[in-house]
Amino acid sequence: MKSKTHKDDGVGYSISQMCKRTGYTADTLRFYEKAGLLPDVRRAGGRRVYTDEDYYSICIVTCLKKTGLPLAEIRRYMELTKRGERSVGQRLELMRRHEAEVKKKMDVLRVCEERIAFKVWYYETAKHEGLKAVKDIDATLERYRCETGRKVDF
Amino acid sequence: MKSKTHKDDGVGYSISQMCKRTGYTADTLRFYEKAGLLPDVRRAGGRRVYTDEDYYSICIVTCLKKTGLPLAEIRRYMELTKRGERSVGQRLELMRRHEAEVKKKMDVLRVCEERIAFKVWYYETAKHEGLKAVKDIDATLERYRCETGRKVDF
DNA sequence: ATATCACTTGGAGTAAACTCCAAGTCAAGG
DNA sequence: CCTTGACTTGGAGTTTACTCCAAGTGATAT
Repeated sequence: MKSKTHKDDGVGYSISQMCKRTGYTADTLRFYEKAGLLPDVRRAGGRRVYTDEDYYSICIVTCLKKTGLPLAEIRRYMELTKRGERSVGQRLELMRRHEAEVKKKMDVLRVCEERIAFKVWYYETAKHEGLKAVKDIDATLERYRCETGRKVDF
Repeated sequence: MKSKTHKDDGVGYSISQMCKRTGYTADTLRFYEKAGLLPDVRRAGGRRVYTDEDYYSICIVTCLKKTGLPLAEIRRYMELTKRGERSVGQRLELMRRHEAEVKKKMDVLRVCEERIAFKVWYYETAKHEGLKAVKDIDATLERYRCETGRKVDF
């Protein structure tokens, strides 16, 4: 005999289970739902019951978020998803644009990382030989190039 | 004869010149100074006069900011810088820690970018063949692997 | 001399993304 | 029946990083 309580209907997770699975707090999951970042989550007796589908949606959201897509854009994406087949073109557009953004971001990070690596080397040298040993910027950059084979542009 | 006005003392930039050079707004530069992210900028007749030194400081700040170091940490770094030689060890520490963070961030971005690339392929395929052609997740992932030689882990 | 213009200050306001809280509900165990 | 505990809601508060504003100053152009 089928039960209507969420405990018994076989598949579905409570909010606390979803928190464990995703690493989000319950407040954040509720906030995301309110903000339209998740497909409408089913209720049983007033409580949220998450499906595996919901979990995958959350994963995409996480991925988009980690790569810096603002919540408003994620929301837009989710709204497109709900509109089904006819929004595929727009979703493709959105993903392509975001992919380009992510690549740009990675390039920026790469360049900055090089400069930070130089700073690490700089302070290592300064720690051993004193700050005066690295006072002359041009000479220090040249020395860095020689010692590490890497260059850094100012 | 030496003048005391900032226009005549040879080296130094006004805030608007610095804005052009760095891309920041005047408000942001003032905000950064107030927040302790820059060494104390010299004044001439009440106006800020930026040096090349200041410019380099701003560049470092930009670099740290772009890689996600919060302003509070940047402020701490700048305070260490002002303490001279005896803070070199701490500055090294800070830079090393941040470099590790940046590397972690790049790894995350790489993984997410792979998933987004898959989504792009997914919607390209869906656009040509309809959403039903990519309905089965496992089959679609396999097809993606075959067609692109790339894998994506869920 | 006066108007213009870039600058000054302190402080208030904004946007994004949570994060916390109070008050209430609901099912299960003792 | 009563308590417990995980959940519900709406709404207020927080943090970060700016961004804007009003009122004022000081040098230069007409």
